[in-house]
Amino acid sequence: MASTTEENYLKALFNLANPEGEVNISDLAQSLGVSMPTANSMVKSLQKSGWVIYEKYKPVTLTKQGKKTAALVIRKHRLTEMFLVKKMGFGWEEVHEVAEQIEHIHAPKFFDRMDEMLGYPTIDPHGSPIPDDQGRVQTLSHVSLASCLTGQVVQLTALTNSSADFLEFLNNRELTLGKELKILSQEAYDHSMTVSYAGHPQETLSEKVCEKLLVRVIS
Amino acid sequence: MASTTEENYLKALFNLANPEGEVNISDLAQSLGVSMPTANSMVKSLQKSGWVIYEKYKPVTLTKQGKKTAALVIRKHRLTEMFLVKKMGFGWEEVHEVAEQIEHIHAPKFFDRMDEMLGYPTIDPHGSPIPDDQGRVQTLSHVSLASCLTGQVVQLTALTNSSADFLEFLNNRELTLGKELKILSQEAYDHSMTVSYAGHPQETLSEKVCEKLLVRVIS
DNA sequence: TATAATTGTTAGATCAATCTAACAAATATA
DNA sequence: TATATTTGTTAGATTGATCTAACAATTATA
Repeated sequence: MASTTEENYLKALFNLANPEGEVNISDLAQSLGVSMPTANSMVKSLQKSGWVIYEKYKPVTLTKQGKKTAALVIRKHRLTEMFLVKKMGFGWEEVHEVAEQIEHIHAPKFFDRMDEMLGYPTIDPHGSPIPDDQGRVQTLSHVSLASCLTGQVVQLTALTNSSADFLEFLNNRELTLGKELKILSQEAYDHSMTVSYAGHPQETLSEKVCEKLLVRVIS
Repeated sequence: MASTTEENYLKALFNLANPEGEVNISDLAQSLGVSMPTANSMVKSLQKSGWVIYEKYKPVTLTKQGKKTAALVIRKHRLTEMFLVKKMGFGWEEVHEVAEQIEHIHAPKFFDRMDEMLGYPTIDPHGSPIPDDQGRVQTLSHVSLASCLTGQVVQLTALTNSSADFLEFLNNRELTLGKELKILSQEAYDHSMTVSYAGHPQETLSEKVCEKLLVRVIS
């Protein structure tokens, strides 16, 4: 069974993987806030345990088993976030730190009960998919708001970033998941967008923000 | 801030303390499932951090700060047990292992919300007192069933042992907290007791069991 | 009280997870 | 292509938590 530290490495590898499933040691180290030698030696030990495939000077890839284990940790994280929001009255900006801890609890029944009480949700409070109990992850197709065009109507479906600061920013503008936004205009100079939605006839969003908002195009 | 390991040592010291607040190294080691040298060196390090008072060849005592920290971990444990039973449908025999893990989560709001949702309970599912948020513990006065006399009517209020096996034993006899028992007879030879209660006109309980059942004498 | 049993301590090793310093390989750039 | 930059590796140290073996102090018992 993976230690908490190992689980965190697997999770990071899962999240950082490029389309080929590869992760650089330096990105891994940075993402976990450890030095490169630390990441390097941990990767070697993960390899010995069969969680990753690794060769000197090559990027790291998760094995099938590593991917599944990572997905199951992410499942616990996202179920916990949903539980905190839906059943315990937390704001979506408050749940990450707690979920980072609870995701390492070993107690299947605890998470099964959460799942049941939540009605088997498929996405978390930030629109990210919740892997199923076999570690399978559905791929949701959404595009970033930044890539949409003036005149389009879109529905906010997920976020690429769930930092408390960003979520506070969205709270202040009542930008919650499910909201329908109409794109009024785009500024060619800085790529900012002006949108309207229920209760907000005009809000201007910077490029940085638009890139982090994932939407489904309605029309 | 105490590590998970340190918190477990503080908790053990709190629970093992005799009326003078003293604990032997060997009892501590046994209770935590570690060797005596391990407990010994950890006690030295807890002393350096101000959690305990300790002198060579003398028993260990918690400092005021150590006692408070221990009580607050126990608070998290017992609130969690109550939450699992009352809000998540766990049986009282299933909650200990999960609570042993969740008690080490650092997230005040998580436990505050549990407390609120539970209506600020003062005892856990096994009748043990839940320390308040300052680490103060109420002393409940109950006596063991073993010390009661034939003819008395008593109410089951707590247990001195909450092992899953014992709780299963009680489940099988519908012996839940709050139940009123009438002591029908006691066997002089083996100190077993025969009692009656709602739906159970006659149940014989061994001395071992009677000692672990804490009751309030009604008449 | 002398001896045996229990309890506690010291010394030294191990393992996981981390670090810094120094160096080597791969990649980018002039 | 030669050189500089980035990325990755090795070596060696550190810290927390654990162990066993050996020994010492305390307590119980014959």
